Amino acid sequence: MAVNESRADEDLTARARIRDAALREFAEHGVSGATIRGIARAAGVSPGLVQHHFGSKEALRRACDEYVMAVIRETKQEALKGGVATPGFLPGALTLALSVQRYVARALVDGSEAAARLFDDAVAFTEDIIANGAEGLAPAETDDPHAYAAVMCAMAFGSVVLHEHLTRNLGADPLTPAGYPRMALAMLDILTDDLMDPGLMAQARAALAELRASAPGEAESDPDQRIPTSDAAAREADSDPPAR
Amino acid sequence: MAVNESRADEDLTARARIRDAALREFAEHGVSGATIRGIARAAGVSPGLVQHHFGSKEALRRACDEYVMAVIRETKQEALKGGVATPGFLPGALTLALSVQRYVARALVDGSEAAARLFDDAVAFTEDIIANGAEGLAPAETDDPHAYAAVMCAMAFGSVVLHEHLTRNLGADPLTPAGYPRMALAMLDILTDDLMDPGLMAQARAALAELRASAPGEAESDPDQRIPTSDAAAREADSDPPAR
DNA sequence: TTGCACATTGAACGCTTGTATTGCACGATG
DNA sequence: CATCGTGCAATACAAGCGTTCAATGTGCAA
Repeated sequence: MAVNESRADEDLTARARIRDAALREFAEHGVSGATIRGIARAAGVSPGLVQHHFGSKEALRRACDEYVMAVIRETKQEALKGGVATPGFLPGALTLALSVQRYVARALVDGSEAAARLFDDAVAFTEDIIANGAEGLAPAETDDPHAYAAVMCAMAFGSVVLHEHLTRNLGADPLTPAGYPRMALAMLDILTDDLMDPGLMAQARAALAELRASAPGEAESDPDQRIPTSDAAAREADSDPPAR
Repeated sequence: MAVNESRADEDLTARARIRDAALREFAEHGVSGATIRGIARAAGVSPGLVQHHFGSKEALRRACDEYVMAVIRETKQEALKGGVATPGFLPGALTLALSVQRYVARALVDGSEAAARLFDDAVAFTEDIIANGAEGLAPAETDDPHAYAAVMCAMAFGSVVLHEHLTRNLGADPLTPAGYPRMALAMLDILTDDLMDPGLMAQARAALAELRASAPGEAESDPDQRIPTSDAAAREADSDPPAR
């Protein structure tokens, strides 16, 4: 796990080594799960030095956020300048470093404000593309472009956030050159083929539209629903596949 | 936040109240972020009672896992029995309680073994459907059905895991009756329409296939890549949209 | 060489954590 | 009535946490 600090790490300043170690520890254990002592150990420095360079754990986390966002910004601009052929919503994130992507994956579920901004920017970017089209991309056929873009981003980022589970199922981490192509090809298949026949599709749409009409407003209304209080549900029954 | 323990909670045994509170706290703060004292406070009991009923924090977490999986199993069987028209990979999870879904979302990124099993079972379920088809569902056109199913599940679960960001973008939590239809409709749009024209699609496929051929084996090979050591990347530049 | 600023360490402090223990009220059982 | 198991609270404790601080090493300017 934390074995590969050797050759290349010698070249980095202690501050950079701490930041890199924090990237890994935050990504692996979450913000509250990671400890300053653990980060210091991973970086090969004393806990005091972490404090000296970053002031506090929260400040260290903010520094990680800013660094990661800067790296992503740079990568994106390079990609836009180079004009990659693949559409914007499909992660060209391959060239992004593993640790950066893993950090983003954690930050997205760990309540990072920077990650939230990143997500929202991606939604805006995607919305622009699907509204105006782009080279090879037709404008999307939808009457709710914002939701279209948001859900598309959620699905794309979702594959990053759940990369651990994709790794287990695919045999290689999709955030890695060895695993990415297989995931991306499958994603293209999914986006391409028409799984549902028109009848079922229309039926599903109608049901959802009706549900939407009957549901309360658009703002959040039912702040919490009770969970079924069947305590007896705790008996065991393992042999069947409980798939969503 | 933790305001809605009132009427209905009086009816539950203390053990059930603790479990429900743990569901919420674990989901909100993660396993290491949640504290036994916090859970006890949310449940309106003393910390000692949590210990008395569940033995340890880890055991409490396992109990939550088992409870949630049992609820999901029940819900799924009811759904199968009732024969919902919507396809299996689209969350009919609407009927599932909010707290259960939020807990699963956290568990999927928090290293829960039970959540991993849930994911894998969902992949197997989906793979069966896309291989054999189902009422209204044609078998999927792909030469990698396993990856197809895995990525599809990742995208579906991804929308659950990132529900916080969808909430912010859509104005209502998609795990809620008020927010679900809009998300589901957008998902149908995405799955339906052909965003990329055939030329670009073929081009992307070819590029990915080539990348796959040139990449090392199928097992993970490049365990870590260095991150760009541009420390100067930390300067500020906010006005451009860093999407993705 | 002297001096100063900075990098780095290691010990220490106060606090929160998970857990163990003790004690008490109370309803069922004999 | 005695007693015992159980639900529950209160307290205690060791470990680990984030943070502070004084001391030491190190390289550059004067």
